[in-house]
Amino acid sequence: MNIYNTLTGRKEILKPLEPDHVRMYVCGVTVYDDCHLGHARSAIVFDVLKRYLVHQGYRVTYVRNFTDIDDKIIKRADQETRTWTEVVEQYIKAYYRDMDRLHVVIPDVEPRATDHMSEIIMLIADLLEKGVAYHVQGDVFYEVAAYQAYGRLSGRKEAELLAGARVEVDERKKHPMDFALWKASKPGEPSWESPWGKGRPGWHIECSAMSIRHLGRTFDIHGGGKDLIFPHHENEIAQSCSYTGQEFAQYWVHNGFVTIDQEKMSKSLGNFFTIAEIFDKASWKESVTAEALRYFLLSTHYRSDLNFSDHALSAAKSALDNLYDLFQRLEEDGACQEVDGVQALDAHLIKFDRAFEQSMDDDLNTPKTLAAFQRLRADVNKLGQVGLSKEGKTTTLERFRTCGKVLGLFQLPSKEWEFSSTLLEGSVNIDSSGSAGLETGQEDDEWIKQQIEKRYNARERKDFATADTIRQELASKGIVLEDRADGTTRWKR
RNA sequence: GGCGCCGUACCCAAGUGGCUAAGGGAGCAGUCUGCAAAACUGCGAUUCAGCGGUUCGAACCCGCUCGGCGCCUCCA
Repeated sequence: MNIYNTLTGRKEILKPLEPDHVRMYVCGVTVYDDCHLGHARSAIVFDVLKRYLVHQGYRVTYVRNFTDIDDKIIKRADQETRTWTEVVEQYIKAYYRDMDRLHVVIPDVEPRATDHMSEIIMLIADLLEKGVAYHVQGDVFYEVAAYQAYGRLSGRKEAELLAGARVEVDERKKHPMDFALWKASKPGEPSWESPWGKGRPGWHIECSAMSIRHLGRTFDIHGGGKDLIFPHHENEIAQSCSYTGQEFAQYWVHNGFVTIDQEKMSKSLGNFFTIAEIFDKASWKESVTAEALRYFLLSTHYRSDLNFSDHALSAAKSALDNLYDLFQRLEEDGACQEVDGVQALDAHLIKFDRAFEQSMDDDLNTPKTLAAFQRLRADVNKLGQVGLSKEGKTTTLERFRTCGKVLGLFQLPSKEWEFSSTLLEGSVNIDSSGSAGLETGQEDDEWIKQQIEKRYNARERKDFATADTIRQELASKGIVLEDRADGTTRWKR
């Protein structure tokens, strides 16, 4: 497959160092707060990348870290007068809850910074020994001037990197861009013993230590949000390459932001939605919300920013409604005669397979992949008008499910899908004997169910006047009824 | 100030030198339906922010202008 490499600024053919094995490291989260949609996007992008690589037949070792020691964590703990470890445990748990709801695959390794102190210290000691870092009063800084290629990822030249325009420069640094490898701790702060006194690691060094430990000195893919390109990833490259004397990651992959009103979603702007919040606010059940969110996030190419809104989410939901509607019809034995168009169907499936592969190979062009699914939906629907054999239906559904799985989509039992454009929704199944049943979520639901039963009985008697009155009455309350081929009535509002 | 990204129909969004500018949402009309809904069919950008240039040929390349955003500070 082709993948865009930030390091070279172009799409490149992915050639893992070991032919059948892809090793990738993705910067995870700092666990000091609930994660928001932006974090979800990053998680889902790399989730899909992993799934696709596996689909391609690669063995994939996927490492995603937790930053579990950091100024923000300490600050949070202070504010809430509890220990930093309590903060960490709470938000790791919350992170798992969110990832689980989003059906994000669990990485193969999820290292924590604090479990790698000996590696971190060893790495810093080596950098000091090599003379590319210096020790000042318990702090250790990496000397950017020592690394010739500094700036190659972000495309910044050293002369341009005149810091101080926006930050106060630590006087003890030799150069404003030098960054901390080790920070001396103040009394009362969490600390680890080191040759330079008690302290904690700087932010960048942990990722070098953990990626090298779990993936080796040079590995294939290093990913994260594009806000990490500078300085985080630039610094990782400098320190890692200084340490190993060899290339760090071959391919650097960065996802775009989630925006609100075209502005980056961020803690500091306060314009963010946490994942938990979105699940709470959505009127659909969790699995449906998760799928709508995923569809929405994948409907824009991963490198572009994408703007979140209720409208955008419900557009994604509507697109999925059409797909799940087809899935239901494919599962029903229903009215279709066995006319078939085996050849026509095969042609469509072959066309789809090619489109799927091509779009995914092209730098994970998921919007194009979704278009391919929609195209297949339309083609199959057309054939369905004529009639599809049982076998054809099964094959088609299979294809949606197996290829959809690569995107983490279309895995819900089709009966569990909720068809509604907004608000809440339910469905009442009335079988031929007229008995009805399904869960209620709303006090109104029981009444609606009764109306549907009354209407059903009226229709049995061919009393269409009464049936229509009931339909209209419900319609006036914004409730739409759909009589389905299998004799059930579905409603939505 | 430095570096970079983006501007495609009512909305979202592919396409980045050459067949009719994908796909989705919303909308309108028709087929189907006892009536509906769903599905299907048809309609919808002579045009890709604007202006110049390169080219036989540009939404795609170059330049300028306008507009939006991002990184340079913790950030997915």
